[in-house]
Amino acid sequence: MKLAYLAKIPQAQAALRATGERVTEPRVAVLATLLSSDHAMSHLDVAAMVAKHHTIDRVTVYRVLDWLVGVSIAHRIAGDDRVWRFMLNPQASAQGAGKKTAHHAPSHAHAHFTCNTCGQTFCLDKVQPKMNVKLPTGFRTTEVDLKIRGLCAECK
Amino acid sequence: MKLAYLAKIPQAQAALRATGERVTEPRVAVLATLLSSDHAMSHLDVAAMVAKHHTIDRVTVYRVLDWLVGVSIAHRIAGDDRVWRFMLNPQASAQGAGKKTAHHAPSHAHAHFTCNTCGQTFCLDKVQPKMNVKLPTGFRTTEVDLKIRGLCAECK
DNA sequence: AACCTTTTTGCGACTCAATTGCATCTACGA
DNA sequence: TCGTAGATGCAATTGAGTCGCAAAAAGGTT
Repeated sequence: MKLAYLAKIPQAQAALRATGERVTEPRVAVLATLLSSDHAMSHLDVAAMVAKHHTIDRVTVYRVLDWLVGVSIAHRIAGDDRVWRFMLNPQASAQGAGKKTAHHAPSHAHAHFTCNTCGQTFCLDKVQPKMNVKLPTGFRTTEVDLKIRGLCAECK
Repeated sequence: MKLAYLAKIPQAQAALRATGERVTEPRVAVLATLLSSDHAMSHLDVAAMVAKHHTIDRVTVYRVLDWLVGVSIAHRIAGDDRVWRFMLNPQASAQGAGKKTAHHAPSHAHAHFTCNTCGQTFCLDKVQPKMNVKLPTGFRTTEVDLKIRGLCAECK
């Protein structure tokens, strides 16, 4: 699954072109890396993967990841180890995602699963939080994040 | 509400004694601080508050906070700014919480609200996530965290 | 195809929360 | 009161992430 990296490059280029922003080598490399992964990746994961095919500065990887979040191609997940992990947005691989507007549609909601043993984080597109939240009066919701911890299928 | 610190000291001492572990000045001070707050506090928040009445090393505050989490008196919340915030567990103030066993009762669930403007994080004891989660087969849940972002009553 | 302007990139230095190692001190049971 | 497991203080370290700035593209224009 990891070795699909090269095959994802054209798809990455197309998605980047669709944003109307500049298509650069670091952006293609980072996006292709995310496209080739089925779980959320830390900056370090991405940088290590990218380093197999390119020579790209750490800082650039940070900046590209942030940029991908900014143009709604990816989103970031706060881990329990104080490390951000990144994952593509559901439709990002298919269509070219939206423009830089981003910043969440009304009540953008996500669910993630993190395995306590192997530490991998997966995105649960299926699960719609949809909880019966009764916030104190005066509170308004803009975003909901559901994080589930436990054991994944492989570690169980 | 902040000034209730001194009044919380006896309660803090009692809760600590109930754990069977050592009752030390730093532990009392940190716990009394958490008892006097209605929202989650970062290490820095706690250290600053504690410093008004004691001279306690930063590292000790870190260690006491971790310890409080370990004995199930408090829990930690990962913030979007890579800073841990700490808050008492629901019943911790009343009874003496459990022994060091901890590590979550079956499917321990929490909900937190973080204000995008003032940055304060509150614990929503009322909200029970209770979502219709359909995990992929083989996955097992041990813990659920719901994080809601938005505007609190004061910032709206 | 060479040119120009705007963005990106690379590099070094830096920030800052959190951790570690170790010597010293102390809570509390004997 | 004493002895010791456990807690604390201090200094140094880690490591993710950020900043400033000069050099290097990207992509539109001529």
